[in-house]
Amino acid sequence: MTDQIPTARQEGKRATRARDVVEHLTRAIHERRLGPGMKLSEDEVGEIFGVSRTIVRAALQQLAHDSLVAIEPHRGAFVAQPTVREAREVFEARALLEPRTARSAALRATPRDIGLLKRHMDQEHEALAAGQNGLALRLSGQFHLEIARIADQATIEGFIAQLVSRSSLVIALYWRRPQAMCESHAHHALMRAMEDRDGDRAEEVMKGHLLDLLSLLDLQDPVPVPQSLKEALTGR
Amino acid sequence: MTDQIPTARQEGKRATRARDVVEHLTRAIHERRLGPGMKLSEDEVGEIFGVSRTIVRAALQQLAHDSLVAIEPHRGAFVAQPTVREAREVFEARALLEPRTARSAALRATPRDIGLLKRHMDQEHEALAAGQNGLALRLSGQFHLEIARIADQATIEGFIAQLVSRSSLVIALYWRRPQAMCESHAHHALMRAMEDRDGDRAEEVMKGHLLDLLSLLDLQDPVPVPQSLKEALTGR
DNA sequence: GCAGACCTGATCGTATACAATCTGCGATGA
DNA sequence: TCATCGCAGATTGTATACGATCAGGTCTGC
Repeated sequence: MTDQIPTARQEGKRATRARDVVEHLTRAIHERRLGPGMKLSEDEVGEIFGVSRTIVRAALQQLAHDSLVAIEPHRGAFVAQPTVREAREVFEARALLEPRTARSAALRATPRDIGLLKRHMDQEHEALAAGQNGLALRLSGQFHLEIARIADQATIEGFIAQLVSRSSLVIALYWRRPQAMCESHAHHALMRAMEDRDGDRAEEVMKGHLLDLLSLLDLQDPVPVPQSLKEALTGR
Repeated sequence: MTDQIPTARQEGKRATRARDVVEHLTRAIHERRLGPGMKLSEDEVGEIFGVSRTIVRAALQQLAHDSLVAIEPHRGAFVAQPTVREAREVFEARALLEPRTARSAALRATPRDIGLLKRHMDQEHEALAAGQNGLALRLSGQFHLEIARIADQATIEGFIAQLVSRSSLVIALYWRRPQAMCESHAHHALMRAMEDRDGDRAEEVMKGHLLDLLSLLDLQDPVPVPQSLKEALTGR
């Protein structure tokens, strides 16, 4: 109760605070402040956010449903540690969903959409230039989500959102290169294809992009980085 | 507390009873004992299953995450009523996922898998012959799930499971023909393609099968069938 | 007679309390 | 010294209690 997160969005639409906790935790995972295997104690999380365990439990169960955290009965919740097999599955699923979605997006994109994508990519570059790798990684994932949104397929967008989230964990565990994102080129090429309304090219670029990502993963387990939970959540 | 469901599987692996409630409700929806729009009062569900609202809430939130129920704040939980747009999205997503999954399954299927599929299809026929349309519908959905399982893609299997579930609701709302399942032929053809290890044919058959289903939907809203909750859940 | 405000009953959102279970440490004996 | 047993603390699973919010009906004033 001493120092808690600034209540997130108090102008929020709904009173349900579980959503806030989910958002904070998800963002922390995306930015790699929360690493795979880290324990998420209900009491601890509840104190940090200033909510009771009821809320925390709901949030954790929701995250577990997206395979972002693993709940072990009578043991607790932990940030998920995708196995090699799961890592492969995630990218195979993305390879199945995203190329065709990129095609649809390219065919449907309005000039406004293109503008938003450009702004998004600028932010990505800024974060990268500023050395904020965590932020850059999260923005990079959001780029893929934006494309699904442009394709106007809410259901598929939900699936991709889940897969992008899990990809963060996969990258945290299996990424070799210290240089975080060399993939800006791919995003740029994708955007140009969409600008040209070239569905074929967009699909092909996305396919290659995902294959690149997968090929850059080393399917051995590097050391996880268990750090303090509180520091990860409060230390912006 | 007077008459409650027989506690489902008491040999179950885990103590979490929320999973039981989810399973029961899901099955009820699949078999169309619970129709779109039906209210799921927390107290009522809790009494029927002999659990507290805590459990019921967890179950309902899980179902909401799969878009099987819609939770309206301060109003309650209702069996979802997919809009025309959602209906289309569900089948578009299935068309994206299932054909390629069927191809993988055909290439990986063992004789044991084929045997299980055959038995499954027999059950489907039996249910249909016995006039148990609800059961037949559920088994028909499980057939698709079995294929994803054979393809050995747990992640994609999860997505398909969700889509198949939602398809039940879509069918309940937008199906015209009184004859429930004329699609047994498609399942049969699919199985033969898998028996022949013919990935191309399996993919093609699945694609056509899903297009058939979509074309049989009439995207106008027929009357929903609101009935008693308790009767739907206890009256096996 | 009708429209709008008020009240009431019911239902949900959240917090807290209690019971069940697990983990870790220390005592005990070989 | 090492392995095993048992207890204490901590953490999770579930139930219940209380406050907040909303839908529907009733009553009053025009």
